[in-house]
Amino acid sequence: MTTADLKSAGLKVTLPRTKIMEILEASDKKHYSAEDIYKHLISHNNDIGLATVYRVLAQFEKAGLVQRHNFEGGQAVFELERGEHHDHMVSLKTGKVLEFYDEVIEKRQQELAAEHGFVITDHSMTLYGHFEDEHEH
Amino acid sequence: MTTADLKSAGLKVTLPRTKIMEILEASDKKHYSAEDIYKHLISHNNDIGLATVYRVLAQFEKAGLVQRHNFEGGQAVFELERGEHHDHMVSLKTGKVLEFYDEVIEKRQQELAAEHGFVITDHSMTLYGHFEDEHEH
DNA sequence: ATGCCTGCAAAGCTTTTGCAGATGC
DNA sequence: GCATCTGCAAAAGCTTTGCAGGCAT
Repeated sequence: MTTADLKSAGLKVTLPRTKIMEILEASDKKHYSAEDIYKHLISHNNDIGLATVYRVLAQFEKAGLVQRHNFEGGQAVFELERGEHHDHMVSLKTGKVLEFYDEVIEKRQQELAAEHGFVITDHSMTLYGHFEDEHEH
Repeated sequence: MTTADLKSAGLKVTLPRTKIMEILEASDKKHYSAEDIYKHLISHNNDIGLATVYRVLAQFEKAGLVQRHNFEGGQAVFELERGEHHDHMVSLKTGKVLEFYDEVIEKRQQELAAEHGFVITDHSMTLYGHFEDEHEH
């Protein structure tokens, strides 16, 4: 994701947009709520408004640069679109997110949709639970 | 779902609870938002507050009598727990919901979770799109 | 009788929007 | 220079909560 992506989406290259882009590209964490990003920006001395964070994320989503996930728990989380579809396992204990992809499931989804005359434009599959190595709070 | 279910959940048998129970049991529609239920009650001359609807639904959920789904679009929807797990196809055009169940997918989910040391307590799988016989607005 | 319930209104949270000034191109 | 963008504050939408009176048992 580069400034060129912004331009081709008709978006001007501004500080808030590039900063948010950088955060989403960080390799340590991949799923951020708008609030997460806002706090990250503030703690790094980038005085960017929360409203701007929401606006930028919505624009990025519209441009296909990020994906929005509505996991349980109220806040939506955003993730960089890397072109590789995947689903999620979300720990309800720690919030940890693991991505996975399974050919068998993807294929069955298409088959089942076809059987019911349904055209899939999008899908979400999220497993909630916890990892075996996570201990009780 | 009967008044006995309410009692064993430690809930008193009251008018709001039985009315909401009846609505959820209606065979024509299975997925209701709190607002849907509220409007239904009002239009049938049951002056029950929206807050009560939310409270009752939360209690039913806690008692395992209903399931809450967070589909796209802000509002949560509630569905009677009939003991048969299933997933959903949701039309983004009409809001129509189709339930389905697939053994292959369920099995793969368990296998994948096991591979990653993950214990599933719950999962949601929702396909978004539209049905072939639905026409453009 | 008493403890659980309900309605109303108010508050809480996340997200969106209006507006005036600031900034990218 | 001009359109787009941003920050702030206000508003909006969904859901929860406090409280005083009402109801089930």
